[in-house]
Amino acid sequence: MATAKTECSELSVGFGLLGYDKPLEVSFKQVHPKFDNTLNEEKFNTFVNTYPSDIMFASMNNVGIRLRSNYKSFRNLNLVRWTGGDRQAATTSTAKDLLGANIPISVKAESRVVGNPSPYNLFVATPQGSAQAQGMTSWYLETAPQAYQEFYAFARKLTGLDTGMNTTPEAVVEFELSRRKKPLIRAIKNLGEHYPQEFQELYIRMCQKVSQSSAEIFENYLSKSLKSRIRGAVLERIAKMFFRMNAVEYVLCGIDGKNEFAVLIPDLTTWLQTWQFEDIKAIPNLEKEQSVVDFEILCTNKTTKHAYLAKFHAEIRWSHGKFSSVEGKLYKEFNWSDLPFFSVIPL
DNA sequence: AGTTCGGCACTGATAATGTA
DNA sequence: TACATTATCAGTGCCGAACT
Repeated sequence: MATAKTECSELSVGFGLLGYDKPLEVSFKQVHPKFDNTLNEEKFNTFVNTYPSDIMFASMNNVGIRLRSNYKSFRNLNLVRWTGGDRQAATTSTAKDLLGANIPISVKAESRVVGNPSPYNLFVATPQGSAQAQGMTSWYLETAPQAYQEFYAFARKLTGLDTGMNTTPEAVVEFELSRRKKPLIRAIKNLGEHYPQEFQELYIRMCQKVSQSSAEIFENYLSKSLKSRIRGAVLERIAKMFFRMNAVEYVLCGIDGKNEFAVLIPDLTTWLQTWQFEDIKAIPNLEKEQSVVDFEILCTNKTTKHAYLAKFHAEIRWSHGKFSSVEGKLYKEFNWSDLPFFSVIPL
């Protein structure tokens, strides 16, 4: 279950796919069987209440309507399964929010985020094609132990957690191993946005170190992998991670860069038959106020030699406030419909 | 209106704590 | 001690808020 907005976006497309261009005029009784029992009355009511709150949902509905008339498999569709309501398994990540005519459909509303992997999975597991890992030590500790220690020490003093009852360990290593991180996280949050300058400076210094180190780690593993027998596996992982491709083809639609869009994303095998990676670069970006690594992926079509440079960037940051767990958010810097290997479904 | 830094909801695992 | 319950945390899904 996601937010009401996300669910409403998905359902708006779903109603459109079923041919309803005025979702609010449809009763639950009518629509319930058409969603194959995947939409309960409570969710239906939430949808009805949320739909009028933003004209974006009407756009989403239109995407569904247009898909129905312009994509042959969806013509005359009278059954759509809504799968966005329940959580996907972590490993078999066939991205899908809806399922129509056995084709998974993923809905996106104005989001540049491609994925939200842990830094370890982005910078270590992906360029090695290895399995997703869990329970790794903090990426800040991994890539910038000294700078992290300095930042931590300052934060500890700043919040008064260096003395007294709630004192946190002196070494970040210990702090990271402990199960008592909340007091510091909360204390930092309570400071509001008004940190002393030195706090910000120490943070930036650490971030720059992390960016550099992360980019290096990625490049090192990648160049090693590309020369080895696991080359194929690694390229598949990269295609999966960066282009959201999967074992089966699916429809990605929604709103991207202010425009309604729908594309058909090929399955990995097909893609690898026609396209190849020419060059993959990870470049630390030191101009930002948080850790950022830019990615540039050059792909070429094997037969036409058509080349496309896809740009991304990853933001390494704490996902629940400073000193919480770390994420490596991956952003695209293009629109999905710009990619020459995603076939655009005309809307 | 685009960019920049950031947040929340949820899951599944495991530690911490409560209770018989 | 042995088991049940709760709290915390990492990881990943979804964008948001606020500044330029």
